[in-house]
Amino acid sequence: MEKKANIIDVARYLGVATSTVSRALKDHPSISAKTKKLVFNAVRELNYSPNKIAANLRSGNGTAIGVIIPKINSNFMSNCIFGIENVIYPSGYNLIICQSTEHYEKELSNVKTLIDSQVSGILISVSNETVSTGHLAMVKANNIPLIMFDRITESLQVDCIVNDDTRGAYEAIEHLIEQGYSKIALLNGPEHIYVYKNRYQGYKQALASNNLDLQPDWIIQNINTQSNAYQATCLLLDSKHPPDAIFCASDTLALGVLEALKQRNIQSPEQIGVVGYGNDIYGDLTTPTLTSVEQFPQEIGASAAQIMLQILEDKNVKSIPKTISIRPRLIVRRSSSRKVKPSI
Amino acid sequence: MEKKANIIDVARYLGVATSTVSRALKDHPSISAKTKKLVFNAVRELNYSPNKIAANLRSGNGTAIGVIIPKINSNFMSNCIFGIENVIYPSGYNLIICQSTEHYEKELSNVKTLIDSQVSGILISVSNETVSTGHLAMVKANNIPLIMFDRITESLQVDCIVNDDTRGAYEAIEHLIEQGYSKIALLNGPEHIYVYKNRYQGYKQALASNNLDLQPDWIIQNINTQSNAYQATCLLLDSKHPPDAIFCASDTLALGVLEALKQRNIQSPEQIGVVGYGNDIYGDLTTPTLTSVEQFPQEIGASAAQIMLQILEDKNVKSIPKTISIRPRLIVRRSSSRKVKPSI
DNA sequence: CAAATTAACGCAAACGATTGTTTAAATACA
DNA sequence: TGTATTTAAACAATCGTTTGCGTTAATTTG
Repeated sequence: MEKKANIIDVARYLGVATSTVSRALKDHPSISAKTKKLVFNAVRELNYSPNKIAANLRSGNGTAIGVIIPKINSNFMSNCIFGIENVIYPSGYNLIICQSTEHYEKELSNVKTLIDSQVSGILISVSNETVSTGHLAMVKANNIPLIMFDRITESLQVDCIVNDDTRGAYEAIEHLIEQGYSKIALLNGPEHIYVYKNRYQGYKQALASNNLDLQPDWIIQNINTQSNAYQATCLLLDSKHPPDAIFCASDTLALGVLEALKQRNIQSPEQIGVVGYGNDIYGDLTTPTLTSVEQFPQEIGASAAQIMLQILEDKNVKSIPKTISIRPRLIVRRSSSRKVKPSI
Repeated sequence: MEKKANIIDVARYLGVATSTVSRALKDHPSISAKTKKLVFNAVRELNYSPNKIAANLRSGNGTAIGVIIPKINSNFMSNCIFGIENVIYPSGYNLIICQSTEHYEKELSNVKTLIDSQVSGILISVSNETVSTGHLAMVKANNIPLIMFDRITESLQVDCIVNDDTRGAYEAIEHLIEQGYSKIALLNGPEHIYVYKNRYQGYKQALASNNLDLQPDWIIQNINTQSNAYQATCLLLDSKHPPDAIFCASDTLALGVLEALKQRNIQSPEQIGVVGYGNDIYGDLTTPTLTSVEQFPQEIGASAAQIMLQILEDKNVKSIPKTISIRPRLIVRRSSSRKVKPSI
């Protein structure tokens, strides 16, 4: 196994200086066309390709973009990464991916690693545990562009890509009302989490806009598993004034609802309407198929990546941080379609 | 924004040589305990952390491990990555992830990028298009350890982690036979793909072991979408001798089968047994819930990563390439349970 | 007690590129 | 023809570490 050729080898091969080779390869104006051609031939001849590490060290321009996410193995996140990769790849950067596994300590460690690895920028979706933002400030202090997507912290002035959760919830509720439901319950996740807070807002706003009273008994917070949702649904159904529809702040919760309904032989959508959020599970596999709010994770990832590339292009330009809100779309399926029966 | 401290800063701060700092930080024996303590204090004081890029350039030891996969946004692959990350992270390496998007050209480009980025090793699951292996030979030629997982090419002598697809299919068929089905059809993917070839083998072997004749009419190859599976199922059902069970080489195909059965009001498992492969979709959401072969993607990723770390630890040891086969497990659900009705 | 060993650290050359500054050759202009 | 200007390429410093080797002082050995 021979050693890989370096820039010195090709310079020697041609009898020129390394600087000439370097400049020829990046189409520098002060190298003649003739020399460039020679260089390119020699490069092919010797099978040379530049060592990114060395280039990075000297130039200071990193060759990688870091991504920190809680866990990669969810439909939503893996699709975000998919979107990110599609945008980043053509630019020549490569992606370094870290998982915080929802732990602040690991997220902190991830940040340090990425800084030490001289990444050009960092895209992050913060862990549930993350409240302090010192580690993110550290990123900015190192002059590394930072962009947050999906899970953001509001206390930091950076570019953000988020879902318009308020709107998504709002439209889900409006849809239920249109379908003739009026006693609409909410199964929400932990309210301190950004997305659930917003979905709660949308729920409230939609009720208000439609002159429906907000029934505290129908609002159940802090549900985060399917079985909790199952239990909560049972409580709702057993209450004195049971709702006629249940809006779930995640699809997982909706599964718990469907489970409870099935067990009690309560028909959906006829007796109870159900809407999930995230379109995260295979919503058309359930019986009834599950209406849910689609979040476009690929677009979210792609937008985040695009903004990053833009920032990296004109590094000096200091624009004010903006927040881009991706508009979700309600996917109506059977579980909420009381008026017009869809063909499925 | 002040500049990040480098090793020279901390050396100067202490009035020692950079070599002393460097050696102290890696616990080199020829540095006294007292000096080490001083160095560590200074490091904390100046908030120093070593520049991985520079270290890499000098030592030749890369700090990253590359992963190339077709697409990240599938249940299977994202779980593989999850497993890989969990193992790699504690070792201090970081993960560079590339997608081939099932294109050979991009896979080639990914390989080049990773080599230029001086990765310490590469884990790959090849694209469907990949037949030539010149790019992988290039990896070996650069003395970079290579490990293939899930999607492998058989012509190359490298460590592999694969599913025992033959066994998975075998057990699925045996299960169907146990349940009293005897006319078992196969809906298979493109036979030239490694996994489908093996699943076909398992199917044949299981029939043979149980003295069942192989009926060519019941073997339908080259099905790769749900709708194709739907059509194929219709043909099977309309034939003179329809099967009483259908084994699908992927869950997607199984969905097409269930769709066809539902439309014709044919009961599963009573009239037709159905088994999928991969446990890739939410198999307990369908009606009936879908029996499928679970593949343990996290374990596959983790195994691949572990072997890589092992190789990187004792680089000189040249062991012969081994293939590790992960044993899949049949998850029995309703769609194939004719004898004993499960509680679901 | 001189010689040999050891412990602890400094010196300076790499690693492979990039880039500001010079230099030499070629062209332009008067 | 001689000087100014442009063009093309060489020179050499530099990025932040690591590491082979040399040096010094302290310790051990015969």
